[in-house]
Amino acid sequence: MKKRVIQAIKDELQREFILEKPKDLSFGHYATPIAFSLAKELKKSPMVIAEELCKKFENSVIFKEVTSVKGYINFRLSEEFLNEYATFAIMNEKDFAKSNKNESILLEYVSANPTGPLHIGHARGAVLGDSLVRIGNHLGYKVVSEYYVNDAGSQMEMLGLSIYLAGRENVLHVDVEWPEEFYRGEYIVDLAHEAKDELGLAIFEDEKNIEKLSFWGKDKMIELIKSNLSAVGIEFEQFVSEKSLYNKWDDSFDKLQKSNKTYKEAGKTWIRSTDLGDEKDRVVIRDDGRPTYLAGDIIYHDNKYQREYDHYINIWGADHHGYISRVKAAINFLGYDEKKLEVILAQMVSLLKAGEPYKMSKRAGNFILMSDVVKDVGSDALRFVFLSKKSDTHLEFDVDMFKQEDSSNPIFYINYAHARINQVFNKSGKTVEDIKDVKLEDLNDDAANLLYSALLLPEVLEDAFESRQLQKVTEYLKSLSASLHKFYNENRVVGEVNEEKYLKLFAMVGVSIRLGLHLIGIKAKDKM
RNA sequence: GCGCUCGUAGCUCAAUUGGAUAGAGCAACGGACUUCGGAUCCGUAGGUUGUAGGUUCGACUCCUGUCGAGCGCGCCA
Repeated sequence: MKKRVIQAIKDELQREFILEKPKDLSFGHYATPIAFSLAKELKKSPMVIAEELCKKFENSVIFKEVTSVKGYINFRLSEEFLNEYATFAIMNEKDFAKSNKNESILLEYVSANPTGPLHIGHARGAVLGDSLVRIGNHLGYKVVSEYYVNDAGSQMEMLGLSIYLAGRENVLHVDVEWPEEFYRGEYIVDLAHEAKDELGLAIFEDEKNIEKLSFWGKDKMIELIKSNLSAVGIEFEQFVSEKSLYNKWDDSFDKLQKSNKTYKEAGKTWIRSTDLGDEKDRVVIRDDGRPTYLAGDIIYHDNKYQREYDHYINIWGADHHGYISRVKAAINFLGYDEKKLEVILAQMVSLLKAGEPYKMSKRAGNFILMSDVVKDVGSDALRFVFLSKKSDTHLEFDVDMFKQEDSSNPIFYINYAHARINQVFNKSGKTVEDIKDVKLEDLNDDAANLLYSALLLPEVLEDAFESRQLQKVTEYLKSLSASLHKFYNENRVVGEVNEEKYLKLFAMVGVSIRLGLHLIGIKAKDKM
């Protein structure tokens, strides 16, 4: 819809302009402040310019009315135009709001270490990433989701050791001492019992088995993480193992060296990341010859870029923000365009329960499992609330609030609007097929505004996706639902003169609510 | 100390990315049930956008200072 409006205006004005939505719908559907920027150039007042420009649209097909107010030019769409869009959307729900963005995107997210279950802090990035995948693909981008599995390094050893110790303590009932940095928490004890069943009791009797336990535990943890994710409707297309990449280190290192941005000092190999704004140069090979963690990320991003996507997105926890500049520097040194990589930071989440703050440490046993919250409040509410806030703001909420089934729970409010639409159709005894050809014309202001709101979904999705700010989608769904509830309270439908028109209007609202929810991973309810 | 992110109604958050009178929900108070579901709707109240400057036709948005909060500052991952 917006595209055709832009084209129509461009045809007349013959120049670039900003198109926005007026604060108040009574001004019109779209507006442009172009007269302000032309004022200097033409040495005339914005109001005069706006008046003149309005005249150009007198014979427009898609605009019913073009007016100037205080220098703004306001456009009102014609009913034929809006009706045409609504009819298409109702009859082709799956194709509504589709677009043809021809860009491939590799989206890496979650990538939590396979050393334990996902906790609530992971949920934010997970929900954001998955929704970006859904919306992006609907808009025609080719978005591929990927999980980077950190299955190398000392943490794997630590996992093996932790299971081993837990087994000695809880299965063999031997006294053990727990070093501070070991993984604790019940899942480790559960794992130890499982290991006993699958691998036999003897596994805990010899320290030589620790490595075996670590491999075994890693696979178990990946399974666990996958099931945590699937409980909120998330599935990854690809998993990439860090460990499996290390045999490519020589290739990546060769590329790095060609950049002349590496040097040796004190027996270590460094990259000159300060040349690209990093705080300090970084070691990539230790003096004992072992590559650092950064080396793993260098190989991984080399690997990503070799797969030749148009764009790369990483969603990281905000505590990794200091890492961005060194990775970008490395990508540049590998000979790639680091600007193709975009890092989205998901800020910390603080959970409250009865005013009591939870601390989210993975090592202490004191973290909140994502699966517990899902069990408690449901996937839909979790997804909706996490998407409702900009990802870069600190989010705080009380778990108890999710449990309420009234308008304080937005997902409930939206579902209710959707269910109402369904209910009205049931009462009328009519189907979508019966009303699809009705013309939406001579509508009162409330109906016309509701129709227009429902047709905004495509541009909301595009805007939200392109700015990576999915709270725009949840805001939109809340506001569309509010409009529906308001309209419902003020206008009767069944048995009235306008019944068929309003049914079609409701059907359109239903399409946008249903599709909007679907694209953030929530299934709309037909009945409460 | 340095860096990143943030600061908007009592609380949780929006604000078309520099545009028209800064908006929702919760909490408070007052209204609407001969009803297509009142799980809803309407109204009242609540603001010097942390603070001081600057940039311009125009600033919550951009720049500088300052105060406050969170995070980061291994050759851990």
